[in-house]
Amino acid sequence: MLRDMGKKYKDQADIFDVANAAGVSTSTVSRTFNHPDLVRPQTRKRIAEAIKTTGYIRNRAAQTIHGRRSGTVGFIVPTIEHTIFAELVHAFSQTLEAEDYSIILSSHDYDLRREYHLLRKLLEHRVDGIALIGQMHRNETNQLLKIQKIPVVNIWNYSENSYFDCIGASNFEAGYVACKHLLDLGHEKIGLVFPDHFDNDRAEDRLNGAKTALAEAHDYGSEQFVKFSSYSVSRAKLDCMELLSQGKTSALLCGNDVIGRGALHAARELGITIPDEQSIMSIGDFKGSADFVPSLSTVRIPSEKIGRLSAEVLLKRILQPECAVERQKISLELLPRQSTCKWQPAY
Amino acid sequence: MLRDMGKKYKDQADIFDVANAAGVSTSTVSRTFNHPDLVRPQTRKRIAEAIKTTGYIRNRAAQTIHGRRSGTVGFIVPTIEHTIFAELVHAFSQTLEAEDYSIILSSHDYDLRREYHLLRKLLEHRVDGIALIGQMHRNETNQLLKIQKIPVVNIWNYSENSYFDCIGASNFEAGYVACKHLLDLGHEKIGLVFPDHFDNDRAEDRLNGAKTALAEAHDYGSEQFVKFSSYSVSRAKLDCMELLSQGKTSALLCGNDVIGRGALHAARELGITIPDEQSIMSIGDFKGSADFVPSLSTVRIPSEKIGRLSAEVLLKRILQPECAVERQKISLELLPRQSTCKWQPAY
DNA sequence: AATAGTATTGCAAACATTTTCATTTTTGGG
DNA sequence: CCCAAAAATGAAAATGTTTGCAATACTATT
Repeated sequence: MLRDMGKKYKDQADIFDVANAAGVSTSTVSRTFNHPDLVRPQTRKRIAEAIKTTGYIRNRAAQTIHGRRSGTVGFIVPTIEHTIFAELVHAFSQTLEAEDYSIILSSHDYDLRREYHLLRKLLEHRVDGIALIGQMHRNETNQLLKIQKIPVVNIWNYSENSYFDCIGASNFEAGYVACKHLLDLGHEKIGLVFPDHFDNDRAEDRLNGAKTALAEAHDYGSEQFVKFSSYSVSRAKLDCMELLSQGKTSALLCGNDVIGRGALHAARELGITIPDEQSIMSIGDFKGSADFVPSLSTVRIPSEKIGRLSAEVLLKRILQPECAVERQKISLELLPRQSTCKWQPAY
Repeated sequence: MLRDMGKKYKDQADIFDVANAAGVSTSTVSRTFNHPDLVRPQTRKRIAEAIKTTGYIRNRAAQTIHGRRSGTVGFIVPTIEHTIFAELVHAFSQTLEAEDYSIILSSHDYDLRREYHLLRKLLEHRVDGIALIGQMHRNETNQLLKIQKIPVVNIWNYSENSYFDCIGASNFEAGYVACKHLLDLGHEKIGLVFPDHFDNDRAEDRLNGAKTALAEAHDYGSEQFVKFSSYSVSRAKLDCMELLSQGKTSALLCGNDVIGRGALHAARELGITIPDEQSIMSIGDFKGSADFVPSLSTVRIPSEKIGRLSAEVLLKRILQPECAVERQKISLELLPRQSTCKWQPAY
């Protein structure tokens, strides 16, 4: 049935225009997009031409309104400004873009109240799924997610009893392993330089892991010096210079690679030789940390892998909302490099 | 008018439910969202309560379908994996999120055909505006943007005759200034290490700027050694090591700070003293470059400022589509730091 | 050539809002 | 307390798709 011709001038072609041009009904046009196998190849081709000549661009909003998938996924991160999440977001996006999803990315700058508001905005857009960083969220956030019954994947921090799907490493373990590495090398006086963010369970877990390792070794006289810093090479460098120049430590354990880099710069600035005079240990293994001279010893948390897997898990849940909760604990890798070595006390 | 009660069970509250609960019509509820000044404060309050009790989340898709703003903005970047655009994206997002927009972020990995497809997908979502990096796009991309008459801002590369709004620096100038700095210091044999991406007018302009500076100095016997590298510290380090160990140059000019960092590591690895034996000059001034020891001399391109201004300009065009094309040339800043110094030939 | 079965297509009713226009309510001045 | 003007609200049409169901067009048997 041809459409009513009396309507006012339109600037944008719609599905009727395409149907007209191809001599079919709108249903058939719609089906070429959503169930191409139900349309005769010949017809499909005619429609494809009609789309070209009319310059039609389908309207996802009209599709979304129907309760069908919107083709978008929301991803809320603390920040994209820093390397740490950039790699993760990249891998996540690539995987989902390959499946024709678009990513709505928002960042809350480590403010969990903002996280809640961002979530609401994503829900207004009727995203097909949500990805969140970490297991720590406001109550209202978790409530909202549960009530909405929307597919959710919890990224970065593994938890064996998470309510939602969850892909990540144990940050506690990361802290533990990193610290253990220093202890095994014979270090006893260790400076802990960690981010001071509240609203950040990853850093907290790492610090607890490190402290646990230290506590276990306490009998052997290990000592800790905690210094809080921030997620910025400059600040970390200053804070590490302060700590290093006190001369109480033989090794620094840094909460992440950004701080680790700051520590390397700090030592260099002070003329302290790494690793002979001080060892520097870190957590993360961001791109480039291996290329420093000396290269940065660290515990690798494979962000690309986590990003890719998270996307795959979220995708699966979007397609099968009722399948069992999926949790994957991504394994860590201790990477001893040039910035750490055995501690030989100066007699 | 109360809604028909015979309808089937609904899981999600809609605007009717809110209207019912507040004892008003849907029109009034809709207006509280879109034109709050047209609704009596008292009524508004009642509706706000109804929204809370019903747990209503408005459906932007239904709003979008009406041709009103979708509340989303599309941002297409080459990549988010690297620092360079992370800072930019951050500033851009923050500015627009403050105005209640959501950002759909896509990356094409320096493939302009993919850029075109991503653009189409963004248009399917009826984004209110589009941000693109660089002035170099496929013909079909530019055509589509013009036909759609959608607000567009062209970020990062300034051009005085751009068709769309444009906020950025002159990358030609950046290359020129950086190279001139080395020439002014007396360097004559300069290694140029630049990314080898095609589909990247920023790097190309920078290289041309550098070459122009060199050509102007040609009478004084300046010589250039071009080496193409990639946007990765590791690769850049290897490439720089190769170039440096040939011993033909007294200075390296790096196409961006990532390559500059690779160069610093390379020199350290080879035991080459910076800046005494070789100067390293770069372009970009990413976060952290100042903290290296020696700190990296570079030409600052203020990415946060560019991100913020781009967002503001795009916002303005969304609200006033017909206003005059806005172009802003963001000024550069030469930052001589520790990695460059006067060249004294060894007699 | 008739039949049953399958593959394609069309009709029309959703979907959840926004907005124009008309109607009702409120306000302020006399 | 009345009236005109202004403010607030409602009814209903419109927005661009998708999809269940029904109708039609093919195909391969007999």
